[in-house]
Amino acid sequence: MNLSPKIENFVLHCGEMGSRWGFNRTIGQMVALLVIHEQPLTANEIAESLKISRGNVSMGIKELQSWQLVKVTHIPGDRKEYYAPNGSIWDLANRVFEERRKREIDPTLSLLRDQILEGSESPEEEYAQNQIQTIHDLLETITKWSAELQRLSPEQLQTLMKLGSSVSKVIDLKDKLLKKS
Amino acid sequence: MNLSPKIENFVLHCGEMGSRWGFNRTIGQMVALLVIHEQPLTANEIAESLKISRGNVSMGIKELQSWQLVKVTHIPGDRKEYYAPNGSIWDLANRVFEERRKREIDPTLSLLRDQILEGSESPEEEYAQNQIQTIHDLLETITKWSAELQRLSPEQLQTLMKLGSSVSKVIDLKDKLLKKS
DNA sequence: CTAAAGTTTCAGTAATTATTGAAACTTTAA
DNA sequence: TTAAAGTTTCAATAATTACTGAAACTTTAG
Repeated sequence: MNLSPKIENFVLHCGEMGSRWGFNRTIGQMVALLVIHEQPLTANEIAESLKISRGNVSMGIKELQSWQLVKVTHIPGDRKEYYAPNGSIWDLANRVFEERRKREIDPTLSLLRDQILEGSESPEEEYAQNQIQTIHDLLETITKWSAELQRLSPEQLQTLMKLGSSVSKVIDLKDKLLKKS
Repeated sequence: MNLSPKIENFVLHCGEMGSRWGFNRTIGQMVALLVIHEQPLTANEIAESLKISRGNVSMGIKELQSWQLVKVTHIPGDRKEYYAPNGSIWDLANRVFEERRKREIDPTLSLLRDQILEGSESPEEEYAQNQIQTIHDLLETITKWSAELQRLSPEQLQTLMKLGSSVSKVIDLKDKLLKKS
């Protein structure tokens, strides 16, 4: 299994980007490879294509499963496991987004909630307490908004995103709507 | 300069989260410290509070400036530099968001654009080409949407975010609006 | 059963990234 | 000027993270 120059380019690039996307190089390459190939691949094919060890592939698959980005399939009469992306490009992007929210926002939100409950001990901490509240509110808004987006169908999301420069118009519209009702 | 337990907690937490937010521990701690303190701090105070070397602070400040997250101020009659967050919590979050978009999306968008221009060499690459196109379109939509959000005023953004569960209603609304006009 | 095919684990090591601290550089008050 | 105060740089090193490969484990066909 060796890759055409174009596909190799793509895969290597995703490897480099991997760490910025929240995983590591190997895993970035693995997603790219799976996404670009119509047929599911075996762990050995992945190892061979990317020139990495079998053990590394195994760990990568495990990690990708924790992100819900791959699914395992089987071919009748063949006991090997075949791996494929778990859903459309859109689905994958959505899961990465959601998973990152969990890792990057939730823990902080939880700490700040506790700190707010504690209250400020000294008047000197007053400013700090205020800032903490502000950050908390911001993170909570982002969390709610993101949950909202998750609830929309891909089509609705497309619509929303494509709104483009008319977003502000829609906001105005919403204001008017509220006044009427 | 030593920190109250609550503030220390907050600062340490932000340090741990730092790498998930796109920088490293030291820098996470530095932002936290600056945000939580009403008065601007000197590099030495930062080094002392966080128990890190002076050089590390200098590199951190540099990095934070590249993210546009800190500003330098001066106190008359004192030649030291004093550092403070560059804007409100909201402004900072916005800049981090934007900067990350640049680092995590733009390079890939640019590669994919090139690869689409090249076209597919073999019919075997047809599927790959298609996937690349899909990813490209997704990233482009995200980029445009994000530029749109940047253009909104904080107040408009607040409104939009607070729309919450009525987002889908707004989408429906927009559909109706389009049909009428 | 059992042996072959396949998969996972993990200790050891490699690669990467972050940090220190001393030297070099810059600025300014006198 | 110049020396004191302040800042930056960067080579050396520490800390962290990723990867390998051999051994252990699991599954299944015969």
